Amino acid sequence: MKYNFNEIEAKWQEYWAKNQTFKASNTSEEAKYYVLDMFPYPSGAGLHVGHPLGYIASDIYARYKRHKGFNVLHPQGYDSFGLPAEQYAIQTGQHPAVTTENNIKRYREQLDKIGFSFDWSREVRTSNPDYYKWTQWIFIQFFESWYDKEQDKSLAISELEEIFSVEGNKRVKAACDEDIEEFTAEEWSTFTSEEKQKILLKYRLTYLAETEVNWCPQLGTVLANDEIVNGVSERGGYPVVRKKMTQWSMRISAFAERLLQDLDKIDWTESLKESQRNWIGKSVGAMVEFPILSFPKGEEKADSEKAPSSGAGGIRVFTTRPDTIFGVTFMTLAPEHELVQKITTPEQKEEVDAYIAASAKRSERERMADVKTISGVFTGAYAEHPFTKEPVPIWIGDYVLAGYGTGAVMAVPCGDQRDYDFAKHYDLPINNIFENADISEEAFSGKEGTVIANSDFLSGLKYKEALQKVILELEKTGHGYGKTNYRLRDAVFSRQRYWGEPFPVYYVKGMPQMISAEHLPLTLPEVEKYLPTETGEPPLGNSTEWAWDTVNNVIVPNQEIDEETIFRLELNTMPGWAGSSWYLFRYMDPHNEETFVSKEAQEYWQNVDLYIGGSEHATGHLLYSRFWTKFLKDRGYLSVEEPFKKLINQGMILGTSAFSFKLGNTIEVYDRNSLSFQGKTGESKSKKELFENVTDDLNTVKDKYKKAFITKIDISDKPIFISRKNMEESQDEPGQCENALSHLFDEEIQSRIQNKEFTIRYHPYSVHTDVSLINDSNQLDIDGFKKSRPEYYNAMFIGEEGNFIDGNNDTYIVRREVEKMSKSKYNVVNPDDICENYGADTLRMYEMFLGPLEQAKPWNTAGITGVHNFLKKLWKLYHNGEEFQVSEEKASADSLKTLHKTIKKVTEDIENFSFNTSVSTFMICVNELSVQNCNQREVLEPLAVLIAPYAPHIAEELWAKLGHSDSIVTAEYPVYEEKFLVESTKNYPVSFNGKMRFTMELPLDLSKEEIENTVLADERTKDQLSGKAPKKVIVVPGKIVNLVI
RNA sequence: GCUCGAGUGGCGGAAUUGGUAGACGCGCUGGAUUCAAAAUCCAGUGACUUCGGUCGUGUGGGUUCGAUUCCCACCUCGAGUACCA
Repeated sequence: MKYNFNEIEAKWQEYWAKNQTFKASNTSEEAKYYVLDMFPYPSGAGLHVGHPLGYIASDIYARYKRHKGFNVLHPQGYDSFGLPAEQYAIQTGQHPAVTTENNIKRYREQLDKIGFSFDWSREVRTSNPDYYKWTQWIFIQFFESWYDKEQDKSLAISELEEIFSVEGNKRVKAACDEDIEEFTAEEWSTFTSEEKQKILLKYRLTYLAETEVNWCPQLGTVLANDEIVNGVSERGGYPVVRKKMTQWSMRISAFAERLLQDLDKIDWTESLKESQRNWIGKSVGAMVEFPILSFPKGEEKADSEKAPSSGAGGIRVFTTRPDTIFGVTFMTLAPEHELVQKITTPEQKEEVDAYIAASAKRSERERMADVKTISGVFTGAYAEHPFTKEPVPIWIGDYVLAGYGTGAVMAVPCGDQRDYDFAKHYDLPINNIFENADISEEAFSGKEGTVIANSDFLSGLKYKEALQKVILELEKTGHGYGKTNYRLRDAVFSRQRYWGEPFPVYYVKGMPQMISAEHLPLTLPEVEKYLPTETGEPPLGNSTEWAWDTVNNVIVPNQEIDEETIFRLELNTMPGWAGSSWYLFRYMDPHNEETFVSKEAQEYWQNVDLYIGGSEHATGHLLYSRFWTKFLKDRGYLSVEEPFKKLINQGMILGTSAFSFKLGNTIEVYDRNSLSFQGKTGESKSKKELFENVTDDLNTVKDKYKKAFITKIDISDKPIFISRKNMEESQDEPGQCENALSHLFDEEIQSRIQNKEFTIRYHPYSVHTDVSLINDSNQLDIDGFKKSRPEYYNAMFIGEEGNFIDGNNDTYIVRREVEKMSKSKYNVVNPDDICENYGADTLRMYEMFLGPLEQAKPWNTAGITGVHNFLKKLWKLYHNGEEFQVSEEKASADSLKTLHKTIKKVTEDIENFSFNTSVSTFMICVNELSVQNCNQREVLEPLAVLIAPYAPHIAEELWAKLGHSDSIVTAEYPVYEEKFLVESTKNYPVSFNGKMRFTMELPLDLSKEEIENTVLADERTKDQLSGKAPKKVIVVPGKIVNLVI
């Protein structure tokens, strides 16, 4: 009977859906296990073979845990708010909800075809009002909270009001805005409610503040730091500029230390923890204040001419090296620093203003790209050194960032390379304060063991001692104090977009008010256009019904706004990471209308035991999610401190893009290996030879491939990139196809493409090149092939690397590039095609077989036949020709040994997430059982269970044929028994000077001496020794024998 | 620049409390079967070789009876991060 995978898979997928096989219960006596995938954003492009990799791994683990008797929660859902659907809406006018719905449908179809054991009854969608109701609710909780640094915990804002009314704010140690003035309880009681609200806002864990944000004009929105890559937006690659705007922010910085410390408690990869550590960026040092001198000593001028001195009393700097304070020879402020205007002397004003204007014009990106150019201006002002009381000149320079620390540095050129370069460039003094350090060429940055010199009371002290002493001294004299600084900034939480969660906020006299929780969700209004309004308001400003009636608690038309009972609602929406920060908890209790997750459900499921997803979320989702979990724990809504106990990053599956070049000159060589046609003989050359022979041309082509492509491509004869089907306009990024290719063409061709004179098409790599390229006279016949199989002809050029000569003696060179799979690169392989041609079980096992889960690896459809053949072989074990047949007799010792060896290895592999090696183990097992002609139930039944997590469809089918009426999912996992593997002999490798020469089969119960004697008595040993006595004989029983000559 | 990770056949990759390097699969070669192909099955497949062997896990050293595995130095590639004071 044939292995009819299409039929089997459809049958069991239907069975699982109908019987709700994977529905998890919240009340169970069994131990729980929570396996979660990062839920996908449902893009218009659908899934490619790279997406399911992590899902397959987690699915195998979930199914394995079920066999092991765990109550497994393995849900799936959609992160369905986001930019692409909105961009598409802007371009086409289609409502994002509609496209999102369609995309989800398509995703679901694709996912179902792969046979995942998701509990779909728990599906969540972040864009669903039933879901974002709770996202809004959590936002309100943030608003109603403040952070007490003494308890290191978030508390209710009402407790803070309580404290204020009793003792004012003097003793409150809160994570809050820095510009808060002290007040007493009496003063608090005299404040108007408005003034109180204003003050409280500075303490809330989500707050409204004018902050400098990353503004992306093309996307029309602000972006968080982790949404910017290399100074451009992660999505779309548009420039980002700094801009001051009033925005909602989340006070994540309050949690910096906990987020850092708790990394030690979770089982994540070291590299991921490391990137979070870098992102949090803790540095320990001191805050030092340098008083401002209006003018240097001895240059006193009349009062009227004095530069205004700063009200703040001085320049505050943060430094990690306060021990080098005697090496300070100047100070540098960021051009944006607020003191700059106040301290600049009239003589320097013009120059300073010009510099500020110039650096403001430079985009973030330019500033980053241009690290080497040293620039700065003297302000004319001086500060006073806190210890020497010497005047220190104050400069401004754009190597100092406004956003880090205080936006000012004390420059120690002898110890910091940037200060050193700056000092050299502007001819500022460099004082050496290190013993035995050469600073003639560069700064000295040593720490441990360094001895400080020329530094008054610090001289002669080592780095660590000096550090302690100087901080003590600073605190004593009131010039500074020890301080820990974090790079982690508060997260901007507003987006000027339509397709996101609306804030449950309305404004009364400019002060934000929360809509009370019982009136949630505040649903997204309809708008005519998804673009910003003409006055520059976010898209929600286009809605004519976006006002809040505080009497009836309903949304009402804007014209009813009276600022008495009816107020304007917030126009911003929440960022993409809002919904994804807490979704793991919603799966535990997805239909609860009373709360975001019930206490019972959360306490049963706790948190995620195993989380699988991409490492690109290292500093975004994974950090925010930890932040929200800690917050909700503080406020008593959760019992766990961390969302994800163990995390695995699956590596990316890379696609292959190819470039073809047609050259005018002829290269008389082709590589038949690279064309996977078979049968006829042809000239065969190794890749190495091939590359050697065409070195010159290749180098030319590689260096100038764009040019070669442009000059040689014959566009009238159809473009090189051709497909079986027309390029579908990508829903995410229309026009993407042309854009992606445009750099390959010259202007004339580009314009012709734009005029639609040519259609550019693409082809996925997954075509089977099963047609011969060789004609009857044993010649490479590209023209003939092209005519008979145009679709394969082009696929060949896209998919295969090599050199080709056609009938006109024109040579084509095809080179591949391995890169991220993406629709815009035309290198996408669709899992549906694989399921159609080979089956889901083959796809699942092949993806696992490709290599270690965490490693990036290129996709190559060619290798899939190996796995497919393995499944056919497995099927054959249970069949005798056409008939299903298993024997009830006892299995042979060999077969039992094979089985138990497999149980042992596969179980170990699953526990270690080494899925690639377990697939080989299955192959070895089936190969051995085939040779043994094993068809006993005693072996084949446990084998079916063993493989069920990997290839669930075939396992179910075989399980049913074995006579079971219930699903294999309920079957117990086979138990490994040592007794079947006990060996009596060992095939010892016998080495001479560490080199293995031959092997000897010896009983395992021999003593060391017996082994040694037997080996020495052997003829082959005597040959090796050629009469001499060995200097030494090493015998490791059960392992090896080594003789030293 | 800094941090982390990795370098093994034609390819994807196995093997590390130090103990037979290259499991398993792809590709390739030869054979069986076939009118022919596909599919399937069998055998072979690291390099060199005077068929005795010799060399071989990025490079150069070291420790050891024995090193892909441990130590030192270097090279290359990948990922993250970047004027962080």
